[in-house]
Amino acid sequence: MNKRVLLGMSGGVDSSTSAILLKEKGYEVIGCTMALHGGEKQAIEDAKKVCEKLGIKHVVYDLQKDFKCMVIQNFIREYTNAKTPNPCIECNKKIKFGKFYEKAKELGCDYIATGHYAKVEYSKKYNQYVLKKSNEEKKDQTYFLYTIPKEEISHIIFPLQDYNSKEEIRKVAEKNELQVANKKDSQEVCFIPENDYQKFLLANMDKLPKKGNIRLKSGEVLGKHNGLINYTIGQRKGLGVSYKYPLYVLELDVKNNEVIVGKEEDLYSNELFATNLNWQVDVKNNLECLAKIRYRSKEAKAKVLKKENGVEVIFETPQRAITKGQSVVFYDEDGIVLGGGIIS
RNA sequence: UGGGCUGUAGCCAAGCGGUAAGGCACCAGACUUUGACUCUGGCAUGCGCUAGUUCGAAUCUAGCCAGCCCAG
Repeated sequence: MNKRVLLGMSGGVDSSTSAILLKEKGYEVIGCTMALHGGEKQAIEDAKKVCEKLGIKHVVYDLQKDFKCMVIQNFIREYTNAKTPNPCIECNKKIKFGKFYEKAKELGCDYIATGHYAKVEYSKKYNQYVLKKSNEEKKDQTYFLYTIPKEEISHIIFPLQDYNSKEEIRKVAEKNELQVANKKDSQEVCFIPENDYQKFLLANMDKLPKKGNIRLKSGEVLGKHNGLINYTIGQRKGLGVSYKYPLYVLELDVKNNEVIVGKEEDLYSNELFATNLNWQVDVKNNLECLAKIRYRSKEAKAKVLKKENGVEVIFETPQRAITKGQSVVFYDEDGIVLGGGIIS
């Protein structure tokens, strides 16, 4: 009997093409669109059409409650604590590779699949299945996937993993006459309307953020801020204060409700502490690896020292704007994901 | 009141007789499955006001206005 796969379908090019590829390989595919924030009408419709065309089953999985309490509330809580969360990390952890995986087991599936740009491989080096960076380096999404439990990896298929570029994938979609072939890439936080996260936070927070000072390290007050939630480390735009040189947010002082700003060069630091760790392979203490501190930044050589409630990461060269709430992800020299955690 | 200094975009600021640098802020795009960062483009027919000198004035001259400082 064919192996059964539950494929997460967003109605976009990537997941739709994944459906084709899985089917071609002979899997029994069930397409599944998750309802997360209530704005998926189009997504469901598009995914359904693709499934009809391919002759595979499609289901809608309503996870709105879970999404709200696991992802959105976490997002709000983090901002309230002057952190800068990455909701996609949380969503992948709790929803896409959490709830969704459970659903797959419930439906008797052997695997789950998604349209992520990442690879699953059996590694001889580690004697286990591992996550590895995509050939399409620009689109690689392994950064978002470090929270996947080690045991789950062998049950995951990323059908796009053999392709080298998004263009190739679009071509496959075109060849199969999928309507979504030229759909625009998705971006920004899915559950926030108009991409205005400040507005979203204001509408969803219990208490209003308090105004406070914007000041230089030296103490000189330059202006007022409208609440710490509107700022993040390394931010330059929207400060509303002018100075001789560009000012960047260096620190959010929760205790005094102040935004500390300064020169760009003061953003660099070569160490951080991370908690909420997940390791996808067993690593030794005092690990030397490549660490990535945000989705769009290059990984950098670092040493990872295990501590009681987290890890200390020391970089060979200083990193710019290390931000609490973002994740640090560790890779080996082959691009295999070792693990990661949240910067605290 | 006398003496001195200053007045260039929302802010800071260059220019010192040849036709308004730059930075900050702001706006618009690009990039982007987070927030940022970054990149590209836009942003003073006008230099406190009014006269004058000059082929030509933000630049020189005079008067006025405003602000700051020192003296009384």
